[in-house]
Amino acid sequence: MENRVREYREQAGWSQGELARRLSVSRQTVNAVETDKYDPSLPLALRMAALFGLEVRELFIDHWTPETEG
Amino acid sequence: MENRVREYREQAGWSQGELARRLSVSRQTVNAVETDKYDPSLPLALRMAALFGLEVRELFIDHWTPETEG
DNA sequence: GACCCATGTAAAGAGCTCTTGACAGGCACG
DNA sequence: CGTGCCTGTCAAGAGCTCTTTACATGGGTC
Repeated sequence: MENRVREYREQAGWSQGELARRLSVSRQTVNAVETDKYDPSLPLALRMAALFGLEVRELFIDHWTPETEG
Repeated sequence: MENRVREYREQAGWSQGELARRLSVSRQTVNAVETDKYDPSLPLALRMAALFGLEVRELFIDHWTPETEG
């Protein structure tokens, strides 16, 4: 799952630690999301999007297509 | 975390099983989300919102305020 | 009653999300 | 060199997400 967290964090001029503080999560969590170790939980993704003034789908891009059959 | 999945699913006229099929998850997963057993993962939340033509924040409402103190 | 569909729930298990604590390398500064 | 900040990573552990299988209930229909 593609994400633009680093891009918007740097635009805001924040370090990973500073962003983590604003989201009330650990620095490792921010780092893991930025380095694609795993996707954030839904509540964390919502907070991130809110913090950057974005829609969740603008910050996290899911490449998925429904089963065309059914 | 508040969510309006049931509301929009019924508006669409789908059963839990039908929605699950369209999302490629199990019926139990849809049921668990609707009955607040747990929040869906971020990719699943994005697919749900896309399927209903909504923003994620319209389907899942997070009541959270940043630590006002820093 | 027998059948089908929709919903709710449970239990076991695999894999994911997040935590704390720790260690490393890079860059800037005095 | 020593200090401080930023980033990347690892490991152990707690708790969450989702799966499959299964069972129970209620509604509608024949």
